[in-house]
Amino acid sequence: MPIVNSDVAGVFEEIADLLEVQGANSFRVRAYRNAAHMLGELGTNIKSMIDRGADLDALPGIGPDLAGKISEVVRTGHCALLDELRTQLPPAVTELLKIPGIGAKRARALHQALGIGTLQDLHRAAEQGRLRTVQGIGPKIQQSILEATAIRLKAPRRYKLSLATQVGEALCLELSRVPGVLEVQVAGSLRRQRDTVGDLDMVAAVERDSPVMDRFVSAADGRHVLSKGRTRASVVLASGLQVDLRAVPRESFGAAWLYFTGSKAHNIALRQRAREAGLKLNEYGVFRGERRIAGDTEASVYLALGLPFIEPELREQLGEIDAALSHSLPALVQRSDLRGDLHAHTRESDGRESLEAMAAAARARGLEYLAVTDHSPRLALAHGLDAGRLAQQIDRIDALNARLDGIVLLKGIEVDILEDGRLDLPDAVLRRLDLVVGAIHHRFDLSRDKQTDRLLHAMDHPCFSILAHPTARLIDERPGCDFDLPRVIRKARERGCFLELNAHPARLDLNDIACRMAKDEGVLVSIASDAHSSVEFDNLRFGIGQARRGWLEPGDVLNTRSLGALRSLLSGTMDKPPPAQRVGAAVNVRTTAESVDPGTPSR
DNA sequence: GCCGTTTTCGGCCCGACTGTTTTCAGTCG
Repeated sequence: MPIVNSDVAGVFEEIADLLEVQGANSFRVRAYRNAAHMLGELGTNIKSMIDRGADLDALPGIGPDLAGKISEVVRTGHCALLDELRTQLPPAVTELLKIPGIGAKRARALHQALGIGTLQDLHRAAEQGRLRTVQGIGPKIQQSILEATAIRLKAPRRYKLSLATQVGEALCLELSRVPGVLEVQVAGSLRRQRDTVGDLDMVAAVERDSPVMDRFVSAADGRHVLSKGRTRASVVLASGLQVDLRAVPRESFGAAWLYFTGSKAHNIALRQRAREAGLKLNEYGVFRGERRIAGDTEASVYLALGLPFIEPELREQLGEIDAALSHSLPALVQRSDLRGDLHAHTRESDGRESLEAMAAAARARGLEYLAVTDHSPRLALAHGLDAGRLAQQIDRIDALNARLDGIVLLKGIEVDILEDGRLDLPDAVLRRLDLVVGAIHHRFDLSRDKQTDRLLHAMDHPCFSILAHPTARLIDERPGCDFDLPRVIRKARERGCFLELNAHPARLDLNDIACRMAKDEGVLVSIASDAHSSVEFDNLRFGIGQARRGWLEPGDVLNTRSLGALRSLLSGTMDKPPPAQRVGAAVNVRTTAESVDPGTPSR
């Protein structure tokens, strides 16, 4: 199995966790975490860099030691340091760190005092009330651990889109080179761009006697081959991700790809439709009696069923077949429709690159504008900007814009929404900005009513433009805040402000369902990278995936607008007239946008 | 463990909140 960046990142994360539990130097721990994060974001495959002799030391945060360890993992699939650490601590102790309220010190204390090394141990000890015997753990922490472990033990493991995408793309490339392989594609929930995937499904069109199955399983550790036949094989990767490959003849590829893409509910509905038309649909094609009448492409299958092609992201049996029948399928937004990015950080707060570097990187990715939205002072960890530093940044951006060619930087801030709904910076400096992106970074645990009031109050601020990562969820780490989403969406419509779809694969927030709610209310969505370094602009693809699952068309997305149209829309939120003409408070933002910019994409 | 430069070693993200204590440690972002 080819080693992908996230495999190496996983090794470094585990090393960092184990070192931290051991009480190692925190900066050493951070070095491993930074490297893992960098590898997770890196757009280039690390193995291919090594293959062509690239200098790994040149990567940010990678010195001679880590470069050696990356090579070791890519070459051998193992890391001696990790193997050694695993003999010193139970490897599953890293699972404990994912439980809210347990950090390195408590994990170590739990292990030392009670011999706890797994989630099961922890859950049992919490049930039996034994955790309270550990210094620093009282009834409340014990109860929250009990609840968190119960949830975690029940839920099957799911994987981030970024990991599954890396694996899927690497495997597609590798398998496409195998003799007799005509085409190979990812299917399943990854192709449908669900926000997480449980396993990775792949489909290959092959000629007879292609060695594709041998090649698929040969690179995997033998212990992790679950099954291997002529047309199907399953393996489990080091990350725990299961990969299934099905091989079919050329003429069945479309039907198989459709079948293994799902969703199950969509497939059932299609088969039912086939039956009603006196046909049979399975993974080999569409049949009338014994005769195959379609199946080489997905479009041929849909056509045989009297339907236009339905995009994979829509195949959830949530109205897409009715929409197809009535010729009202959405023309989904694509990455190329995005003309700018409205959430990015620089070195001024917790980003890793300069204004200039971020601007150049955004331009290189075809963006026409980029909003610089560093953090506000409450996020001390991130070196948040106070009013004075923000004022200086505003001046620097003005000066830089005068020199920049091909891209415009917008002056913004990712301002913390305080617990009472106030914003974390004075109005005077907020008014100087092009946009104000508000976000929650603490007190995620407020009651539904209080959290809702907090957000609604923030959105009432005359400068408020966009609510960033609204639920603040972190996939696999933290559930989203509880608040009344429909009310927040309605408030956005009333105020003429916008909601973000944060494209970071750990966030994907708003999710698909919420995007569709926003669309139904006529609230535009900002698909934003939240980039902390230039490579993270590439995460926009994951945001596009969620937007498409939410049926969003270019006209539903704020940052498909031209700069002029965007400024007009934002001016409605910034309590000041736009540069050219005053546009009234944008109650129906879509109408307003289109009236300002006839060139707005509106497929 | 990396980085930057001082080319050898010191500095590296810090403040708020919570629950546990009873003056503070651990966790979180």
